[in-house]
Amino acid sequence: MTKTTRSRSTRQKTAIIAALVEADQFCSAQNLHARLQGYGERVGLTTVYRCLQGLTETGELDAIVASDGRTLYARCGQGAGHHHHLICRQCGASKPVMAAAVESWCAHLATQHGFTEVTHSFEVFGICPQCSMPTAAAT
Amino acid sequence: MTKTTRSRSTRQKTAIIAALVEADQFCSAQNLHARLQGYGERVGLTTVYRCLQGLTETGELDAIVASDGRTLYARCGQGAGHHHHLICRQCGASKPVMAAAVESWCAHLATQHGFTEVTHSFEVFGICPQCSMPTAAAT
DNA sequence: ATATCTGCAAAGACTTTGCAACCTT
DNA sequence: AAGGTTGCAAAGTCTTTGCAGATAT
Repeated sequence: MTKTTRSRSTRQKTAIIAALVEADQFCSAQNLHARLQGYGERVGLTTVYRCLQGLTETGELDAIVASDGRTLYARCGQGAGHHHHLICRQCGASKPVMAAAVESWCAHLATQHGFTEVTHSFEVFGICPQCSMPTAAAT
Repeated sequence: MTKTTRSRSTRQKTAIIAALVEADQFCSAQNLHARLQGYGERVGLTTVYRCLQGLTETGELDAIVASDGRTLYARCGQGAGHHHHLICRQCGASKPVMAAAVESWCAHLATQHGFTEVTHSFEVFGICPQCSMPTAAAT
C-alpha cells in the first residue's frame, strides 16, 4: 500500500472548478453541467458528478444538501477549514462564515448528552441586500 | 374563500403517526412504510409520502433532509415550537434541543450582512451513549 | 351527497454504476 | 506503458403524479 493514488489534472476537472468559481454560488451537478455547456466546454454529466464528489472529499469544495434533496457545491477557498455559509435564497450567492460560538455550543451539547463523534449541519439562509432592494433591482 | 378545507381523520393517518411515535426516531417514508407493514397495517407507500408531507406542513411533524438527500420525519410534540435535534448517527434516536444562543447568533449574523427573512438549518449528529458503549451492546 | 383520501401503476428527477476508449504521468 | 479518467447508456433510488374507487363528515 505504498501507492499514493494521486489525482490527475485534466481539462474537465479544471473546467468544472473554473465554472464553479465563476458561478460564485452553490450549484447542483446538473446546473453546473449546463453552465459548462454554455461556456462551450464539453464535459459529461457523469464526470461532473464524479468530480464534484471527489473534490468534496478532498476538501477542495464545500457541499450542502438542499431542502429538496439535491446536493449543491461551491468553492470557498481550500484553506478556509471548517466553516458554514450564509446563503441567499434568491440569487444563491453565499458567504462563508466562521461560527466559533456554534461550534463550541455543539461540543458542549454533545458532551452533556454523552454523544461522541459529533458533527453538525448548519447553514443560514436569507435574502441578501441586493435581492431585497426592489428599488435598485430594475436592471 | 370561506371553505376551511379541513383534514379528515383516517385509519392511515392515525397509523402513520402511531408508527412514527413508536419508532421514536427520524424515519424515511419508505422505512415507515415498512414498519407499518410489520405492524400488519395496510397503508400504501404513496399515502405515507403524502401524509408525512401534509403533517409536516401542519407542524405536527418535524422533517430533516439527511446527507444522502432523503427526507426523514419524526414527531417531537406539536407544542414544542422551533427547535433543533441531537441525532444518533447509529440508531437514529433523536433529542429535541433548544438553541437560543444559536438562534440569536443567526439573527445577529444576518443583520450584520443585511440579510432578511432569515431561516437556518441546524442539526447535530453523533453517536449516543448506548451506541458508543461496546461492552453493554452485546444483546 | 360531496369533497377529501387512498393506492396502484406510471412517470419524473437526481444520482450511481458498468465498461471500453482515452489521456495524464 | 500503466492506471486514473472520461462519457455513453443503463440501472437504481427516492419521490411525485394521474386517476378511479373508497371514505369521512
